[in-house]
Amino acid sequence: MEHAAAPRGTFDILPTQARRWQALERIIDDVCGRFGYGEIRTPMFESTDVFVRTIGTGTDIVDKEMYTFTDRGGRQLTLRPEFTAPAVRAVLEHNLLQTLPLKLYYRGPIFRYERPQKGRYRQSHQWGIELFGVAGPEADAEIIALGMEAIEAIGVHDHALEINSMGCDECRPRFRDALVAYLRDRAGGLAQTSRERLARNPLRILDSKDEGDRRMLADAPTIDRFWCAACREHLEHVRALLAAMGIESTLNTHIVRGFDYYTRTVFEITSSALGSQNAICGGGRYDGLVREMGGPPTPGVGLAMGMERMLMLVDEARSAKLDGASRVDVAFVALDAQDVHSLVPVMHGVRRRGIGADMDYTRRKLEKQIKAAGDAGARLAVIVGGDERSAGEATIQDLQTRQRRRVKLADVGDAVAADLAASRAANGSQ
RNA sequence: GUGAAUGUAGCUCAGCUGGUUAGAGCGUCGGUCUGUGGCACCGAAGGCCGGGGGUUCAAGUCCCCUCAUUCACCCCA
Repeated sequence: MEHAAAPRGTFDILPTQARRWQALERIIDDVCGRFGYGEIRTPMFESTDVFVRTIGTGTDIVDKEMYTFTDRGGRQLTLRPEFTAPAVRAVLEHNLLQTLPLKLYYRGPIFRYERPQKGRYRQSHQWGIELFGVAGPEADAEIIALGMEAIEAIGVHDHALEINSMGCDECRPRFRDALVAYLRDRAGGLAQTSRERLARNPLRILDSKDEGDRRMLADAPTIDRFWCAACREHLEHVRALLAAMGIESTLNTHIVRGFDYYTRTVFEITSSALGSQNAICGGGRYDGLVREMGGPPTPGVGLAMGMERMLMLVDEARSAKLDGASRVDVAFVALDAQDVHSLVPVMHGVRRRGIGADMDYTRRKLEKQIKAAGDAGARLAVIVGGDERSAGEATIQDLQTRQRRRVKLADVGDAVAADLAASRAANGSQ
């Protein structure tokens, strides 16, 4: 293997796969548009500070997963490991909070230095949404409903929504104290990493997968017993709105999420079809984040979804929803240099009409070109060779019915347009 | 960062306890068939057997290192 390979944890998206990505991107654009969200595009890197301050030290992302570098001007920069902090930065920089509510969506690559495995990469792709300025539960419910709609839209039904509340500044500290007190007495039985978290970030112990930890957590205090009345009512209201939209949710008091900025609602959408990395979507409410980043106190809710994992689910579901049709409808077949010369302008005219057209410039035998055209999914072949050459005509062959007809070279554009329209009408009415 | 498995043709994989010129299927290209495809038959191209080092008369095969992939831990999209 003499030539270079893509860096670890990254991959190339080749044309056949790229069509699936394009289809997914269209669905995302469509769903977000229908819900009234406008796209925002931010740089792929930011000042390191943007992430450290918001995501929080003590989280895995900040402590060991960031791609951080110093540029030639001595600036500390980081390839974005998530979208929410950059989105808030941009919102503040451009004063978008003047007009609330503000609804944004985004999609693109993110970067995390992790050991790759199924559904986990160093460069992966996410899309997500943020809703600023709505403190009420309607916002949480809409965010979740949009996420579920996107998953349904790609033809996946095997998924589950789990939801929890992290409480607020009033009730969360009380829970944390109770949890720490409970675990401190039993620290000896905790897994190594959990023991370290006890001091730095105790809530993260809740989603430990260590069996001993889980047994211990089964009897530990749970946050639902500490929620203040307002937090409890908020969560119940969110779930009621979801239920009214036909969306089932399961309470899971162990969901804590990987970022420090969440308040109240947190949720994950998982699928058993994904293997060990079973989360397809995660999100929640972050009412303190905007102010922490130097803006006016502004409530916010959002979610992010992994695009690779969405595509994996589509594969599992064997859905045809993302398999687009061929772009090339007409194959031009020229048998010698003179024929190429007379057909190139004709093909150009067809392409400018908005019809997909291509020509095999290798000048292979007629039968090879016809076969390749059929394999590529073309509906029509336009052929010029010896017979047609002298007559100034072309043969148009329907590659499905094999019917042929001769037309003047000047009429080829109108003829293929008409044939394609007729063919579409016939297929559409079946 | 930890553990395990796997790296042979474009793809999927054979290659037994080390033994001549490394194989198959699919795909590609060509021919049978000077101008009409999907079938059939015939043929060809394409491999420093992931990379490096070692053991041996001899390494795709055994050992070490390294890189990559996959799965799991961790964590999450």
